[in-house]
Amino acid sequence: MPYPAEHKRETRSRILASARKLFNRNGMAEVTIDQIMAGAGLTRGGFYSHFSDKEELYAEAITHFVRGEPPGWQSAALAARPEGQRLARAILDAYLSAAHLADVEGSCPMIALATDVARSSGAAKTAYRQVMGMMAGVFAENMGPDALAGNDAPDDAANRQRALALVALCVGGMVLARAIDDDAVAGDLRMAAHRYGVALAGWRDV
Amino acid sequence: MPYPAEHKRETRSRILASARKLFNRNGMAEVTIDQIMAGAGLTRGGFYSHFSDKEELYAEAITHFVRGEPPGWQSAALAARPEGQRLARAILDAYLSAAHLADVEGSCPMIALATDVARSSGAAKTAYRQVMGMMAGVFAENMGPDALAGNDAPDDAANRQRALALVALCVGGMVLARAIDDDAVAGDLRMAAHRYGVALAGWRDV
DNA sequence: TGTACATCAGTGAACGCGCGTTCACTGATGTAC
DNA sequence: TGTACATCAGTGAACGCGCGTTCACTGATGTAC
Repeated sequence: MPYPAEHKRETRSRILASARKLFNRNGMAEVTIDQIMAGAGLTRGGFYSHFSDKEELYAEAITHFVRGEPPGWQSAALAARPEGQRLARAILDAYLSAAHLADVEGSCPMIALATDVARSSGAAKTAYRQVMGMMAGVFAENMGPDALAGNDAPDDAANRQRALALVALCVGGMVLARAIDDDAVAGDLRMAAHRYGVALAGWRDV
Repeated sequence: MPYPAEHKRETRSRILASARKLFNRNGMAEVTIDQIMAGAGLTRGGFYSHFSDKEELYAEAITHFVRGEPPGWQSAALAARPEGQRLARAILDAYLSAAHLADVEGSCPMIALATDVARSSGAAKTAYRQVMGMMAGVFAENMGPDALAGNDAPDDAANRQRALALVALCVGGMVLARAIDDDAVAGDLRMAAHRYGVALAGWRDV
């Protein structure tokens, strides 16, 4: 075996990491294979010994995102390994942080690739649903009292519904903030989403 | 004058309407001038007697959206000409309706073009901010009591913040629902956003 | 009223660039002896 | 240990298609007389 087995895997990872950055910044349709390979320190032709075509890269790139490789916005939040409501609150705080808003390349793909995925199909959509499901799941399992419904002990179905609304608030706040070219308004959006997210989840004292 | 003055204006409008549909469905980067002109019943070359280049069309198309031409998701909601909280509530209902979720081509551009605009600049972003500002404005001026803060008469600043969170919830709910390939989950997202949107705005009795 | 004319919206062939993809080749590596 | 060899990751020139843009032309229209 001329090269160590992991050599190719590592190169493939580098290509995916480069693709992730470029996709987050420019969208999937606007990125060329040349750019991706250059970002990984390679040349055009080598692409096809790792992927059969560009379409396959799309699916792989999204799946790669799901596993959180390489670590993006969430790494700092999870460094202290919080659990329960503290974990959920830490995710919310990190998601709607100024750092995440600014870090386009390392962004959550639900934000940066939302409409690209909406227009695609197959593996990309499946992976997207998984990311959404994971985030909603963590939120749903760690809901606080429901101040809007005036319900201190909501059942699982109600918590799942509230978790979905919370994910929508997080993603919507960030998607809008990224699309607004007025830093003050973008910041207001992000902070409003955060404040009412915390309130909606009943985490004011967490 | 060989053609009536309005003839060219009407053709230009047809091109923009065709562009709107195609942009909403496929994103700005994935649409060709051929497709746009064919959608308007014209051929390639004529494009350049209406726009100097494709870039100019992007800006014009978004501006066209702002004016709500042609009427899209909001037309049914506003047919009865409601005012005050009824107007705001009608917009929320229409925005998070099953019909709006299904009507990709006639969709609000804040949903369909969110990430495209985030990656662009100039006129597109300015127009986007205007749409966002209009929606947030209507919401802010017609807020109900704030159940989360336990405040029956919130001030303008608090209402604006709540309106921004509400817009984020609306856009986020729809963006996510469009990206999810499970109709049940997409519907849950949309309805969760609607339910907690109504609650957040304090419009339960409107 | 009817005919010749000027205008200009729209046509469609042509051009050239960029990008996805292919392929013959290079050269770095581990293995056999 | 050193040399020849096999493998295969990566190279880069080449190909061809599609798309944005240009341009000489067509033909529909309103105007002049």
